[in-house]
Amino acid sequence: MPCKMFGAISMPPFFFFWSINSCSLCHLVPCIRRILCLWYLVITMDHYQVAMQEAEMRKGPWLEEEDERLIAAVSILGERRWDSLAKASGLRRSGRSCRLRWMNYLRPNLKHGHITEEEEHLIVQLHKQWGNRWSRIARSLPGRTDNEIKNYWRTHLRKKALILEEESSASNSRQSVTTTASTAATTNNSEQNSPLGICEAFSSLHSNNGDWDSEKDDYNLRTCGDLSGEVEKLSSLG
DNA sequence: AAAATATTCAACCGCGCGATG
DNA sequence: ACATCGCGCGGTTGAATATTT
Repeated sequence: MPCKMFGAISMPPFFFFWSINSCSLCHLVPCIRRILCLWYLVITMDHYQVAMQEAEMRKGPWLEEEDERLIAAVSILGERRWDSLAKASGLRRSGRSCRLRWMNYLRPNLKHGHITEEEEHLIVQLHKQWGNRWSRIARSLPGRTDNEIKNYWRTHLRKKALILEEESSASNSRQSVTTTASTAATTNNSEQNSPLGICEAFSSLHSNNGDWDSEKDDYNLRTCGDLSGEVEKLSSLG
């Protein structure tokens, strides 16, 4: 039996069960043969149905009708058990596909507009603080999804960050030539790598510097507060 | 105007983790 | 203790769109 079609279980051919007729277990043969053949048919039909369902699964962009159906399903069944929800709703989509569509597009209170400058500032700050932990960053931006922030970072901000990095490394190399002491260079590096240093550098590229300065201080305080909290937690753990 | 190239972003995929049986 | 399931996360893809040549 072709494994590709019927999943992981490799089945012997139907003929194998049918041919049991001529084996030495004579008095049991008719009964056993019937049971095995029946079992075979049930199992293969089950696998066949699963394979056909998977083959019929829809992928790609969602239609309006699918969205409406998903919204209705979630309103009845709630935001959980996505596989069951996908089946119950009659959508030819996987559970994870339904979840993704709901979380990133259909969920209420989502913002669908452009990322504002304030949001952009926050993303830069939080990315510096937490790195590529998009879901965590997204929790600080109400109405925005991790996917949206991730995409925005990759398309808009990563380039700026790279430019910043290049500029800072260039300025570092210039400074290391002019200053003789190596300690001076390390001081500068630590400044560049600190969240505040990056924010300052980013703000120099940004057109709206007025707002940025006030947020910068706020961010500095917030960051220190967060870190001190982490330190407290760690020290309490021993 | 058309082809080539770059950009955007919704959606998919693989992986890991926790809950459950 | 182990297998399975459901879910969330981050990385990647690819179609649609915009821009450049």
